[in-house]
Amino acid sequence: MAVSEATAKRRVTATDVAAVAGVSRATVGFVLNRTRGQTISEGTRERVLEAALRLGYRPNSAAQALASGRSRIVLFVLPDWPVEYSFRIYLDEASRVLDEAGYSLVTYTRRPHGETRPLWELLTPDSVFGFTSFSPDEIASMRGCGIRRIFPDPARQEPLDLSLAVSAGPRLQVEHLYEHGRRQLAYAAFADPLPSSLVQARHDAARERAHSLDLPPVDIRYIDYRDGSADDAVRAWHGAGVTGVVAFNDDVAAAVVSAAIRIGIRIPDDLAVIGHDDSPIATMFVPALSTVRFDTATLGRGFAEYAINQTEGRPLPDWRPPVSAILVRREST
Amino acid sequence: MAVSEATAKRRVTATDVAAVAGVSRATVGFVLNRTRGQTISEGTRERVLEAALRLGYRPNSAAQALASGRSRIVLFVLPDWPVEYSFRIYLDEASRVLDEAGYSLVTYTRRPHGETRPLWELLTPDSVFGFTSFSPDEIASMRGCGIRRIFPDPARQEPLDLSLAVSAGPRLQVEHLYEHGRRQLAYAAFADPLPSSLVQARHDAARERAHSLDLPPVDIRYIDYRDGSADDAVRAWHGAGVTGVVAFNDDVAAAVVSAAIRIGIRIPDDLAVIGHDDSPIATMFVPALSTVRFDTATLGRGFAEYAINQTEGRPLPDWRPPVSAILVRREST
DNA sequence: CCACGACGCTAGTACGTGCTAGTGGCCTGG
DNA sequence: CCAGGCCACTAGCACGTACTAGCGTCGTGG
Repeated sequence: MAVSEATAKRRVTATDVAAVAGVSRATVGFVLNRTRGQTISEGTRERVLEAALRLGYRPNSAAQALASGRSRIVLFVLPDWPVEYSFRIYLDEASRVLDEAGYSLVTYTRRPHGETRPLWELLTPDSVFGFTSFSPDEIASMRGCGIRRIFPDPARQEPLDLSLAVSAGPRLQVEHLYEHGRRQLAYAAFADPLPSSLVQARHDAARERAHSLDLPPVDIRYIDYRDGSADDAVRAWHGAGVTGVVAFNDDVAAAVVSAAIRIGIRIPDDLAVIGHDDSPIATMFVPALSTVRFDTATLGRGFAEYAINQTEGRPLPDWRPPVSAILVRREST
Repeated sequence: MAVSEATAKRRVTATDVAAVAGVSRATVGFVLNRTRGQTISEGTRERVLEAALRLGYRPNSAAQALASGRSRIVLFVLPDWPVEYSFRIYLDEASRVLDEAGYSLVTYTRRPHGETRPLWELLTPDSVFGFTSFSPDEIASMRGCGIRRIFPDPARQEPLDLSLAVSAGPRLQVEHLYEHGRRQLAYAAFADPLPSSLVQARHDAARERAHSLDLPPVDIRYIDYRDGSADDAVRAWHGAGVTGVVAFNDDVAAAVVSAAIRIGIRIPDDLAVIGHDDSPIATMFVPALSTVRFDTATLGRGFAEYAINQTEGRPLPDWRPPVSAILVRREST
């Protein structure tokens, strides 16, 4: 019921609280921050808390950040390709867990040729996490801002953050098509947002799994749902004897299935297509899309725990994301 | 080519730059901030800039915010329902324009029962924009943080920010179905993310347009693509003689069309369905979905300009968002 | 020759909080 | 009765930048 003293135009500071409570400013800080190793009598504590509540005191976060050197902000730099359905759940859950630990997760989409300083210079986050690795310039910029905790660690060679499972999905996709007797497979991705390292990583995983199953190479084709490239791709696959398509995500799968239907290629008899993520569209599509689902909420929680430990300087040595890919069988395979 | 002096562990401050350039700290500030009304000789200016560049100086944003009282951050509070495809384009464009004006747009999804302080307390943004109106508690919290510029203005009665066109889409949807001879219309929305005020606003707009065309009332039904509620809705509509469905967005339209196909109701002969947003799924779906498109990029730019003017304290008196809804005719109508 | 203004720069304070060093008072053990 | 320690609290510095007041110098007009 913070009854703010809206009469005063100046914002309420700890000094105001101290004056009202009849103590020094330091005491106010001790009480409100529950400073360990500092004993405060019950009476004083209550007077301070009461005064703070009555005045509607909110600490100035800029001053806190300046004085303490910590901002309690965790920055997550997103890739510039669109965030998928499942990734949003991932982020939501990660944000929730970080919130419980007293951190705020701020997401940031890189702006290649921005005028302003990148967001990490503006927020001075305690740590920065990236879905993909950072460029040397970006690393230098972060270091210059005093940001020490950067992940993926620029010192190591980790092109993609492990906190999102990459290979489990594609492996399962390939295995599923294999079990349905499909031997000639192809990989499909969108061309529009420039193919990212995630596309490459998933394709690599699919290719490797196919190789280990003694299947012929799984080539990748980039399609655009707006022009006729999906039609071209489906025709080319059909001509080359491809009977199974591994799609980067459900949207790509939908574009492939859609093109096949219009051309007259039967799904799944002539061509089996499997998506990735189990987004809403997979259920709604006609035919419904077989896909691979992740427990993204769990993954997000895993990332958050990882992030908290890293941010607080006690990294878990052998941390692995809790991976669990589940096959969702529907009509497209 | 900021060659940072990585040898020093301490972060580079303006004092370091001043020492290297052989001037006072104040002069460094004048040069780097291009302070108006302060003349600096060309030689000094160059020495300072050179020193700053060589040391890799990055101003401490927390200290800047503390000293200046401004953070150059614009916070956009998003509703807790998922951000749609078109809205992402809107945000991207808004972010770009704000960036050019030297502001960073940070988006924030409200966390109803969060442990940490809301993001506006952590960032002390120069202004906060909300898609929906704020609760009195939130307003109090923002005011307590010294945030003066809050939109929608709590003083006025604007439930929904005008910067995103609300009524033009639904009106066009209804008109389109009307032109195709559909007289008994229904409105469809998802039940899952709790129906928001945006759902209500669009439904209201559709209902009003139908009323002005002398059509019977347009009732709303909430469906879930995961259970059988879409089937139930389609059956109920069919029984009630509904021949046209106005969908909240393309996803909802897809769910309706999907249910209709599975039941055996012909699209568009028995039931015409029109979506909203022209998201990728509308093209890919079979049948392709008729929909309504917005020039969301222009709207985003409009919002950004509005936000910049408001933030810098020169509000445009009669500002209106640049609305332009376009009908996209496809197979579902 | 001097008053005066403009130029170019510096010293120093304010911003609000975290936190260390220190300071009385009280209690206890010898 | 006193030394010593703990309790409860305060004074004051540090954080790094923005910005005002002021100061010396130089040129110029009277």
